Amino acid sequence: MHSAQIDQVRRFNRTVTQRVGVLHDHYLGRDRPIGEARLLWEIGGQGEDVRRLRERLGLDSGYVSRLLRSLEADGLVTVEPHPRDRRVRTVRLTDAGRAERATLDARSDELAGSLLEPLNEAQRARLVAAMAEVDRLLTAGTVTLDTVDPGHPDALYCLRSYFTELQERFETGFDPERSLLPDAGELTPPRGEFLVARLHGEPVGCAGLKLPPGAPAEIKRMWVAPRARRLGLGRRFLIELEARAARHGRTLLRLDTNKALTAAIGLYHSCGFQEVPAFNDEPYAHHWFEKRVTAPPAALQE
Amino acid sequence: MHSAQIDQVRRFNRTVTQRVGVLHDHYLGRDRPIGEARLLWEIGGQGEDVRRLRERLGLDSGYVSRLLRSLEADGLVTVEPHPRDRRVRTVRLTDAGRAERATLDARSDELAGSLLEPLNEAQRARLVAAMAEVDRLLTAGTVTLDTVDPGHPDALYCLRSYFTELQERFETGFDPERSLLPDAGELTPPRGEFLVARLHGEPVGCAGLKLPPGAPAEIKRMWVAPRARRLGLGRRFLIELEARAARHGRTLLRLDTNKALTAAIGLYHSCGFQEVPAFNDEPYAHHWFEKRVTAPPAALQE
DNA sequence: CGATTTCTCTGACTAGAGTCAGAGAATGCA
DNA sequence: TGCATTCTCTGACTCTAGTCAGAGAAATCG
Repeated sequence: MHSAQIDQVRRFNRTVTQRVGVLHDHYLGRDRPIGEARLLWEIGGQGEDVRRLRERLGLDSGYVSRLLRSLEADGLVTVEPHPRDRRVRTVRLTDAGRAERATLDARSDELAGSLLEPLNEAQRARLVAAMAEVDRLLTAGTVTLDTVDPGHPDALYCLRSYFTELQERFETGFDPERSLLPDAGELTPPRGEFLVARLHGEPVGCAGLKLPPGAPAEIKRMWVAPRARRLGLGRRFLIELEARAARHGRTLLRLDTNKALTAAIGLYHSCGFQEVPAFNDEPYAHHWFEKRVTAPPAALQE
Repeated sequence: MHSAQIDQVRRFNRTVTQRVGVLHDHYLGRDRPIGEARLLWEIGGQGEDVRRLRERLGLDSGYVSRLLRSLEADGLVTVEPHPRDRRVRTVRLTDAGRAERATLDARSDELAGSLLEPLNEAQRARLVAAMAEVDRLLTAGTVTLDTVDPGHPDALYCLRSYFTELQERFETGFDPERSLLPDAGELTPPRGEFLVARLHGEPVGCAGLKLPPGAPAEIKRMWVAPRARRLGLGRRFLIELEARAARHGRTLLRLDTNKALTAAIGLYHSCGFQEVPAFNDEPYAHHWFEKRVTAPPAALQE
């Protein structure tokens, strides 16, 4: 990390927090404390359980309760017990609450507009593009890769999404029964590993590593949620799995894929995988890849 | 302004304020309230008058006084009367204060580093580049163009800087006496106009428009401070002056320039100026430009 | 069925970040 | 010289944004 990079990041932080901060106070902190405004926003159109609000905003239960009393006193929300579990209480916006939320929304738009407003067309386009890039990369930096059991709810969510997507994208559809998929035991230590990527705690991708004794390691079930694409997550999975395979003493890593998954095929090429003849008879595979892996020298691990 | 742009800006605001905000609290709000930290930072290595601190941070005088008492009690600053005006008090960092400021500085670096840390080399480079672009364009959006009298201190500052720069950049040096410079009266209404660009209230550029009766309008003394370059300010000056010339009923706008000012020459070309034969005998000019101007249709003025 | 846990709420506090209204000293201006 | 102004400081407040320690109701577990 160069100090010129650090300096630029600091300049960015200063400019953005100043500019956005001032406007934020001006547009959004107008007639309601921002704690209340945030809560009002999070309740959403459908209503929400108090405990989930607390969780999402990371606030103390007493504090949330007090904020809700205040919103209730202003006639913006109603709080009633949850029908199935009467300990839990559900918050719902009243019509007045919905109107208030709509003005908050409009103010957010105004705030955004006021950043673009002084610029000409070309500058606006460049600013928005650069913001998208910053947004993407900062988000990418918060995605965590965790080893989990393939039976974990987050893993199951990813696998189900993965299968659904394969069914939609494969010309022939996809039937898990017909595929040479590993059973769960093959993706838990010592026979393998399973990784889940999470963004703000929500699962947004998975990848499995098979470590069959006496055979090359193999990547299975790699998937990235649509909303987490373009964050370099596929590449991160591959690098992580390569390192793990190497740590288990494997020198060859393999995978197979379907011709419909063009982005994945591009990724494999760009990550140094070589296309090779079929090494299995997976019915849904059209391409087979392999890569020699070695434990990276310590200096590059960082 | 498209709603897709607005949405992207809002997403950016959310991501950045969250990510940077959390880290900000973690790194900088550690052992000192951020009000004190900001003040400590603004005092700087040289010491500073209380009134200027107040001005720069936009704080209440009572509040600043209390913050200073607190910093003083911690042995971080000393406050003593200004030698020439004993109403004013000057704050100076003690050695302990300087040390504290250095740790704040280090923490800012850490904060910046922690944004880059989870990314790989290529991603870091892209993030930093995108941040620089956002920084530049947000800054550009806060630059104001104001009509001022050429005798105003900000105007004089710009003109002096302009002449100094010409002296350095012209092969032959530059002597204002030899040049066909307009006198100040030619740049005040009704014979002309003079604009100063300001960033956070500080002058960062100027441009003059001569409106000689019965002759084409002419641009003179256009200058942008080094720290405000690459913000599209030159183009903004030209557009603004074109509009003003048109509003005064002129249809032709002229200017001359020196061959050393290559960036300016590029700008004139790209803004639609055509190079023409010399229309004056300004000794320092090598290129002469003109452009037909018309009042822009209302739809484009926005 | 009783003990434990979960969920929400209330009351009592705290710290930070300011605001506002003078008071007192020094300086500037007519 | 005297009056107004400038500058800083103090005291007395306010509002946000929390935290912490229970209490009471409902649900769950063994």
